[in-house]
Amino acid sequence: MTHHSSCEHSIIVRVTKPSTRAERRKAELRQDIIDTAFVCFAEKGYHATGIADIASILGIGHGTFYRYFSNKRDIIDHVIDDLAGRIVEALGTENAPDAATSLDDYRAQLDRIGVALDHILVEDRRVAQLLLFHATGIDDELTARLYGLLDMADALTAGYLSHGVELGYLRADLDTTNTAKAVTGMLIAGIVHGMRSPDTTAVNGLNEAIRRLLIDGVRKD
Amino acid sequence: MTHHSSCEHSIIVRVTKPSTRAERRKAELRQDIIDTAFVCFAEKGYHATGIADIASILGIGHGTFYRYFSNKRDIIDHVIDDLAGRIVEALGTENAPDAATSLDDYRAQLDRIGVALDHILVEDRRVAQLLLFHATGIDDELTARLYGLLDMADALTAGYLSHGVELGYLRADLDTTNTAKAVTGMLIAGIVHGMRSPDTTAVNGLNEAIRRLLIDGVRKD
Amino acid sequence: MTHHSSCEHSIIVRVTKPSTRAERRKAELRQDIIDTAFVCFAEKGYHATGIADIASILGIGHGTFYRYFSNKRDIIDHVIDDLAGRIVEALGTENAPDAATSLDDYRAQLDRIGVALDHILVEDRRVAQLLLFHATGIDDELTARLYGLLDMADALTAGYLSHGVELGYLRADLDTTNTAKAVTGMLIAGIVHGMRSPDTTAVNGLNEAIRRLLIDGVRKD
Amino acid sequence: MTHHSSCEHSIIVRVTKPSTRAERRKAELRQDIIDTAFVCFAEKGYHATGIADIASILGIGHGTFYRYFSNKRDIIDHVIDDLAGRIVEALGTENAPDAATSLDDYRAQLDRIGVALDHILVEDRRVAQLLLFHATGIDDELTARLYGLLDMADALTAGYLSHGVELGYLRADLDTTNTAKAVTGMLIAGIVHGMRSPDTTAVNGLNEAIRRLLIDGVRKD
DNA sequence: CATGAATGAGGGTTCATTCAT
DNA sequence: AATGAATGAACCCTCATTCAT
Repeated sequence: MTHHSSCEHSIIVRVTKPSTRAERRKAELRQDIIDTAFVCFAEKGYHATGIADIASILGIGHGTFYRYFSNKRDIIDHVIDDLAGRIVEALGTENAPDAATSLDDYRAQLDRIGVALDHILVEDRRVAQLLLFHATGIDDELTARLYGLLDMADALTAGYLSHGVELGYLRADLDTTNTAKAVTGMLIAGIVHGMRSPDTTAVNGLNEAIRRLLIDGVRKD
Repeated sequence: MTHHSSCEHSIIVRVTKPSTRAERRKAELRQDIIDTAFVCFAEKGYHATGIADIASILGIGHGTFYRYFSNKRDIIDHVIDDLAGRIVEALGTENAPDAATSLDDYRAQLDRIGVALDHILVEDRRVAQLLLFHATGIDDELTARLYGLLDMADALTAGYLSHGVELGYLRADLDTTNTAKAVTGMLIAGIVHGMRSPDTTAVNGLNEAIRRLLIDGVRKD
Repeated sequence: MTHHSSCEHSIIVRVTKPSTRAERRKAELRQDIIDTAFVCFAEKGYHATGIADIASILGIGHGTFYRYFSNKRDIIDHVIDDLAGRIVEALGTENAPDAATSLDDYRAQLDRIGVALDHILVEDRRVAQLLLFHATGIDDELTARLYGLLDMADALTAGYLSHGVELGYLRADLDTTNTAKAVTGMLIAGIVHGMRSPDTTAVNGLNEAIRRLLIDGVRKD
Repeated sequence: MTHHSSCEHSIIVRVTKPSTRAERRKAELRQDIIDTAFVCFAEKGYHATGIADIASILGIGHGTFYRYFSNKRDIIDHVIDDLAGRIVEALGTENAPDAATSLDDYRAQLDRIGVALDHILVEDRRVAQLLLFHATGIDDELTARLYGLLDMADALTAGYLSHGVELGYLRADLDTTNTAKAVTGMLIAGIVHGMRSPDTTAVNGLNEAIRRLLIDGVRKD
């Protein structure tokens, strides 16, 4: 992904920006390493992936790896950062928590967010696989980083909820912070089940149940 | 085997535990190994834990480990099994999904379950730490086992919901299966946050939010 | 196995031969261990055979082994000794090197020896397998013992040859000692080929070739 | 052995060996490992030799070993192959089975072969020690390989015999195949005795006895 | 700058041997 | 006397990391 296809309108550029070119190549390889590491970590797990695996997939010497990253431990940080960036970017446009002005708008927004999450987390199962299965428990520091991502998601959700409360289409006594945590939990449950069975109807059923539960609860009337 | 069998007021005892002393000691050590492995895996992670670590904590030679378990891989299975047993047992008494006959009963039951889960999962943070962080991604087979635990939780929750629908205090059109998955997700979110900050009031706030969301949703009226 | 369940027609026997009986049992088990060790060593090799293997085949605790033999190294000595005894015994009756009084007698004697060797070495391939494959290279001391067996065979053969020279049906200038070594080499070659392919006609062909070569050489006339 | 011998008169050499210096060094180390493993296996035996032993003799880290050979099991294959190559090479020049045209030529040829075998097998006792003592019984596959070497020797000898029969200086009714096996047995006996006592006159006596037995047999006239 | 050869700490596992029961 | 639980030395092998080329 994101190979940026190394644009070779070479000659002219080379004259004007000689060093930049090398730098660009470095940055490209750096990104390639991150991408490949992501794939390996997600598919085989952090511990089962060797530096040599990553290097040989890229066709580079494994010593080269250490020119771009100082550690095996180092790169997973960058993989996670990269991932976080991608997720934020994917949510980007419609993440404005003040976009919805009615309960119906809200429902629609939830749908859009669901679709966006599906896109990065379920469609490419590897993202969730890495975040939920293989990045856990490596390190206290990395765990803290994952918690940070969770907090981000919680905060985002809380923003939506607060907005709904302000606009009056959500309960006034809503504990937005804690409810947001609960909602995030449901979303992650959806992602996990989506990972297991990529069956669309099953996923849709769960998504619908989540939306319904979120808005109406389970109570009878 | 069955040495001496040291005739003790035989009949009654023999029914419950016909084991000799040696056998009992073996079983005890076996359980001690499981317990210690649980602690190590939960605190340091599966990969960071060596057989020698477990053995030296117990004060036994590391060769002894292999008299009780055939593998490093072998023992985590038993640790997980042991854990699953403990969880089931802890839920045991109040897990009857037909105990509640009204919405208020239901609320009370939710509280009790929450308390029980808290007891094993939050109070001893290591249980959740192992299940959610360190047991993931070791192995496809183990992952399947974890999914099995999740399914169990989902099924249990679905049972409660179905019962509520039957008795009429829950929505008749409730998609119990999928809703159960969402609910389990919320519960796990609660566990995760409980792990992070063992602050009782924070935990209680989240628990309350979950209950409220579950029953009433977020909608205004 | 062989627990004999301690048959207690005790009193009488115990009075007359109290120690002898126990001693006999000990000797029996001792021999059983040797026999089983022989089978294991021959079939799996010395290094691949564990003390526990031998013990479990016999149905005894592997600690018991050490009451009869001080070492793993110790027992192979006894296995080899036992084997040497069996071989000597098998050759026993017709091994008188002065039995033959003519070249025809000699031929017949060679046949008989061949049959006897076949019986212990080829028919039970394990004997040769142990001696030629699995007992070699364990130890300098054991190697010396094997060389001793070889010397014995050489000496035996040399005896036959000397007798033939004395009686005048073998060349007067025969270097009996060295020729005996060569002959033993041929015999062992026969045993090795017999081990590989237990095909009778093939073995007979080789045996015939050996006899012919021995007596007439390869020269034309 | 064969160290350095570094780049001489490049151009011509480059044709035969286009290898870079690094490649040559790799090949050299590889061969050094084989040679050292040969020495260790021959002197201490396969099981008593640790990878660390080989590595420390060479002054390399034991991890380096695994860059050149995948297994402990792997290297003995290469040691044996190397040995087989050396033996074939040593026999190479005079192994033409059609070189002899008379019985006297044949005798001379036998002498030359004996000398060649002596050179590699007796002079360096370790070759025979490895092949006959330490390489046996490691593995069914390796045993098969050793049998292959034996077959090779048998076939070679059979070639000589057939040639002699064709030229008419050996018995027309000679069973060349089986006789060859017997002859190989004698040769190996000679090697074994040469290993034990490197006394030249003793070895010569045995060699002479073998030649005499081979050609004339033991019969009186 | 890229490479990959070299390294050795570290870990899992086996098994001969001992000894309390 | 028999047992088998316990032991730990020993060994094979992996792989992250370094550094000379």
